[in-house]
Amino acid sequence: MTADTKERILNVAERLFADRGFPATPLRDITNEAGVNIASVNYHFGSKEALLAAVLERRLRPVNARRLELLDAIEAAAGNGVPNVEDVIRAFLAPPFQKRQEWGAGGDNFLRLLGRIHSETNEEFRATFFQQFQGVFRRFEQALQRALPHLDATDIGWRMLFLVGSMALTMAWGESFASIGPASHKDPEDVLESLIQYAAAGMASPVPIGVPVGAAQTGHAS
Amino acid sequence: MTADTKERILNVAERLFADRGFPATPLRDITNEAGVNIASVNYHFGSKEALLAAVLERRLRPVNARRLELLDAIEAAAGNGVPNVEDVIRAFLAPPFQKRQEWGAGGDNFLRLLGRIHSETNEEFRATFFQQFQGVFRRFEQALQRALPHLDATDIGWRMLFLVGSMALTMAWGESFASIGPASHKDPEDVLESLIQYAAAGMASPVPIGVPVGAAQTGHAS
DNA sequence: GTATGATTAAAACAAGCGTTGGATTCTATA
DNA sequence: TATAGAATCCAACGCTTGTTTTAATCATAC
Repeated sequence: MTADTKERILNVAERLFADRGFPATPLRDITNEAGVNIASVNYHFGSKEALLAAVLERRLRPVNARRLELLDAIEAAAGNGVPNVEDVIRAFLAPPFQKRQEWGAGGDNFLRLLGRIHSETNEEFRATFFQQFQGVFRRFEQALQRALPHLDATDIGWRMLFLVGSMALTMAWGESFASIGPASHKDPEDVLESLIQYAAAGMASPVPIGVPVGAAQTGHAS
Repeated sequence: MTADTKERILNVAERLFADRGFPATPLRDITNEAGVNIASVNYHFGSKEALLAAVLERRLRPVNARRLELLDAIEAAAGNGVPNVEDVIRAFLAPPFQKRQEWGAGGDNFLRLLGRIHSETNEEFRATFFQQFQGVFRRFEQALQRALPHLDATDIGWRMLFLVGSMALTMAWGESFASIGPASHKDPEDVLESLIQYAAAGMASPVPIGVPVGAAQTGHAS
């Protein structure tokens, strides 16, 4: 019935979009695997694009809600004081990885998909995705500005971009990187801790002072 | 003539692949814009896939060569000592951004494309791309192991993944992030310095000790 | 000028693709 | 039970796509 049909489409779409990318995943592959008719996609979702948006939204909404919930708690605890950098970063990075545990196989698919989407340079995609993301990004930017008052807003913004990059690639590749061999094996919870530690250290690092002489020479030698 | 035809195809492909992604870029768009015939792609490159490989290789080869050159110099200077973490990271991160200056508009396109490709989860893509990349990755992994002898290889590997994530998203989004407004404007050289600083701090940060109690509680509450 | 191979062009193939319109079936309600 | 709306199905549309085949043109050497 209806709820089942939609759910099946969403689940299969999530996996195939994650594995192959949106443009390279024909709707017929999705519907064949979900055991539904091709016309169901347009009936229930309106278009292939809208299906992608629905796939993303059903997971991003609780993830972002959780992020904001955690951030609210941190800010409430800090009162007029300075929120802890690592706590803020944890509030941002932890929810997708923790929700993934909750969601089972779908969670893995979602992480891979979300990791890919972050690097999407196509304007249309970006507009859709960014819309769901930018409010949260701003909130965390502001919290980090409070946590790191010596950094200017530009530096915070860029460092958040770097942080999001780490998160995205870990989402996209983390599962397969971990399965290369024993040398790269690491429990998901440990991976998350490493990521948080790494990002917090980078975020809190001193601001570079100008362009070092070494780098200038390298540039000129090219 | 031949060299001109190939060059034009490569340049247009680079840009369109960067803007829209490989699967979403029809060959006819490339050839129309390059002013050549559709059959030229198969004649000169063999297939669409091979065109992508050629687009990537012509830029990655000098980038990776430069990386290894810089790393060799750092290791030679260090002799039996410990190479400097930031220097090693700079040797890895700087070449694509510096080559981009050299290459003009094509360099920007290439960065965007390379940034996207890093998040590609499709197995076929990854195999092709990874082949061109993994030797370099290994070399830098080893250099960082020397630079940070207290870290085990697994941690180094994961931190490199985080570092590559930051680099990739900066490549993919850096140009447009910088142009959002005055609040995010930053000279490309300063962005690179910030990225290096951020990554070096994260790379050299202490290893997290187990799973903190706070995170465990958060996980259970979900 | 001629022959040969390289390169480009034109036309087509075979398949795929998202969407659509109308028909049919299903479901809930009075 | 009848009805109306929801949901699914089927067939097709109109187009796009990477690749292929053959012909035409170009470039070079003799």
